[in-house]
Amino acid sequence: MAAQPRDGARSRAERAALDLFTSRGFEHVTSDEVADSAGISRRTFFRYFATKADAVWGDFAGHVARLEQLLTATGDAGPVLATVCAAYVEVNDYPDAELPLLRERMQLILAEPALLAHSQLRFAEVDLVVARYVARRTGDTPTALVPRLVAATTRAAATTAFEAWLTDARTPLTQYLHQAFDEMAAGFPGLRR
Amino acid sequence: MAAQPRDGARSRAERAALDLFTSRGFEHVTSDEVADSAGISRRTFFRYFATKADAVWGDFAGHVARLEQLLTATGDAGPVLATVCAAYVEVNDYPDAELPLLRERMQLILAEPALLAHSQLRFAEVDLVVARYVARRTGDTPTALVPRLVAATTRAAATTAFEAWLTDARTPLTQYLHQAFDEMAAGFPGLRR
DNA sequence: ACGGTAATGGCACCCGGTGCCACCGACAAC
DNA sequence: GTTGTCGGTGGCACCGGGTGCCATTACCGT
Repeated sequence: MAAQPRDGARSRAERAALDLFTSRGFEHVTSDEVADSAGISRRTFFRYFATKADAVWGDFAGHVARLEQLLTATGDAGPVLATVCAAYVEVNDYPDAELPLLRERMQLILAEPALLAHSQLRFAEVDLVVARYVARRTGDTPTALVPRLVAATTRAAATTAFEAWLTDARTPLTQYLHQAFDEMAAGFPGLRR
Repeated sequence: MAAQPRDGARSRAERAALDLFTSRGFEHVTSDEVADSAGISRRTFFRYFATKADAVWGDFAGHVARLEQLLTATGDAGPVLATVCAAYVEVNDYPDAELPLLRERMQLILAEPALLAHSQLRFAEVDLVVARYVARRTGDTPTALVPRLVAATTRAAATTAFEAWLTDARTPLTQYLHQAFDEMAAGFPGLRR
């Protein structure tokens, strides 16, 4: 049993990382401990994950790919901003069974300083996808102000929705997302005064 | 001559860091090199700056403090969102003489992955200040959705304005900031289609 | 059984960051 | 001037994340 990432070694490492980071804090757990706990060597751990921080992200690349697919699939129908927001909502509409895992991940990512810093690099991938879509719709370059602006602000709104969901999970995540996007798209109507 | 951060050692270190990082890339410069170049020891470098990344931020804490002062000074006059945006514009209205330095800093921070990641931690200080102000105006807690949302999105817009300014400095920074905030506050009117 | 291929793990190394301590220059008291 | 204190300094050893290199191991097709 070699030639493929052996057994469930990779997922064992992800679980071990999540558990250890959650219980003792990201900084107070060494990569050795995670590796040991997953039954692999430190060297192998760093072949699965580019950095210690990457061990908490699961299949984030797939997540981004799904978002991109959603956006390209909609073609040029409907308003641009609403399409982006809808895609965000849909790609984050997790089945109930996955919610605890999602909570654990996001709690770590948004509450642990080192992971929050690292998140910027992963979220930049999302921004790029969104900016490219907006640019395609508006005829701008992806580096023009509006495409970048839409990418940055919608992502900020989505992240904020996650934060709100983490502090109070009685309301479903998608509802927080809708609320955040609606506020933003309407130009924060409650703050006109 | 000791008892104060000796001579201009700290500012020499900042200059050395900026120069070296810009010319050779953040990751390819060791903290030893920066320290040597500033005529101090590595140990002393890390007493001036908590991390290698902090050496590029200048007096960012003062920057945040000025933003906070601006916000508390305005009292409860004028619409909330507009006040936040105006404060952002004003605090980033640098005299011409400082623009080259600002460019160098922001270019590094936004283009070097390690520095971009680190920036999240510094920008979180800004978000906190803004969220507190909005919360005070709306009667919410600073961790409620709307205060956090305003903080996150305005900061995202400001960062985007900086990016645009970096790619084309023919237009002044404040104008990019206005443009970004206006787009956002109006709910991206150009993207309704 | 055999050779190729790929995952693995050990090792040495680099670098960022820290705790500890010895040193030294400034200054005050006497 | 001597003494003592104080604070910035720098050397040193150490830890932990991350990497290059290489030998080993396990699977696979033939």
